[in-house]
Amino acid sequence: MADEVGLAKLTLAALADRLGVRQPSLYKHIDSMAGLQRDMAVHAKRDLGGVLARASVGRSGADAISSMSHAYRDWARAHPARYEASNLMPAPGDVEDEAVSLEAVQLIADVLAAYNLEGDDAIDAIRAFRATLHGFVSLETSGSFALAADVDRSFDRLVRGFIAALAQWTGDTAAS
Amino acid sequence: MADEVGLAKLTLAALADRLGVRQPSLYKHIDSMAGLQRDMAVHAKRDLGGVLARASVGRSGADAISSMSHAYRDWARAHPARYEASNLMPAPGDVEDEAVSLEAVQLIADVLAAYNLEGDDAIDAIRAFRATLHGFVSLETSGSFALAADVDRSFDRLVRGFIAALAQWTGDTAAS
DNA sequence: CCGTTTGGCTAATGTCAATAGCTAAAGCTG
DNA sequence: CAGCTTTAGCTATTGACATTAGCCAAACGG
Repeated sequence: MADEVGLAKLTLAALADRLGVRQPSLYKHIDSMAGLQRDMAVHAKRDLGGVLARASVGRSGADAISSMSHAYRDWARAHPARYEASNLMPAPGDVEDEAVSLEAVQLIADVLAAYNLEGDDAIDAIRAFRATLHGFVSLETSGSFALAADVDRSFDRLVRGFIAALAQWTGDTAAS
Repeated sequence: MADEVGLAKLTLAALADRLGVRQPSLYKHIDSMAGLQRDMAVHAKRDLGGVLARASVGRSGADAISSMSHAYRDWARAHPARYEASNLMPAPGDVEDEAVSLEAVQLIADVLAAYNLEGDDAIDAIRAFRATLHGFVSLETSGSFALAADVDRSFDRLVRGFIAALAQWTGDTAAS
């Protein structure tokens, strides 16, 4: 239900209303507002992780990257509030949240593995991939792409551009 | 002062406290919470716009892109709450906000002009550039880059990658 | 010097998260 | 089956916050 109103506007009062229940009753099921958001975050990360895993199965290299990218964007657009929640950082010491967060990053690492990047090169590539996807999706869902131009096409172009950049990742540093 | 506590936690009560004033007194200077955030957004966009303009003056091509990118990230890290505010969309009909938002995008368009992109190609590139910068900065400031690897280096690598992608922007679509 | 603007104030309201303490039904357990 | 326990709801209350109404005094301009 959260996706309908936006994560920020998901109020316990409204939620209780929707469930036909008084709002203190919710505390029999959740810990606090923060706890609810954490739970949503864990759920969302697991869900997104599953989608990404499914998108990359049986593919590799540029094909896998492209497929995963589109799956990422599609999922985010279908569930904007869940997407927001999926970007919340785990609280330090929250083992479950940390684990599921790590899994998602691991999926990205796996899909980039075909490029044989080592050590920091690999980390740079993972960060770049995450930044590319998150940046686009975040701007898109916040309505920052005002112009009429086709957004699907822009995203496709961006993904292709990232793949092209990846191909010459190693040694990039030297070539100023 | 907002950068100290984070945009979300900037409460009118706390603000009044900091100013040594009772909180209803604030309404003599602002319209509402939403109005305050709008004002901060306009301010932030103007400020960021100025920084970006200064970073690109006298440069062109890859040099200008790199300089602007680093200025963008530096500014965002120095003023995290202002950065958040700068990403708020203008309300429809808010002429001033719309104008200053457009100016910032225009700066990016100008710096990409050296690549002679036309029409939708240019729009795609602008969107890609914004996504790249925002994605990285947003993940970084939210603490999503947990690993020890040098973040400066990752950003540099990302910017180089974007520039490389730009160089082969046109015709990208054809080459699957 | 007087009216007006400016910028503060108290008092009050409404929304929300959160806590305490009560109660009835459901589910076990011997 | 009888009795204890867990579960899941409830009312009442508190405290933080945004917001509005209405009051007042100092500063300011003709």
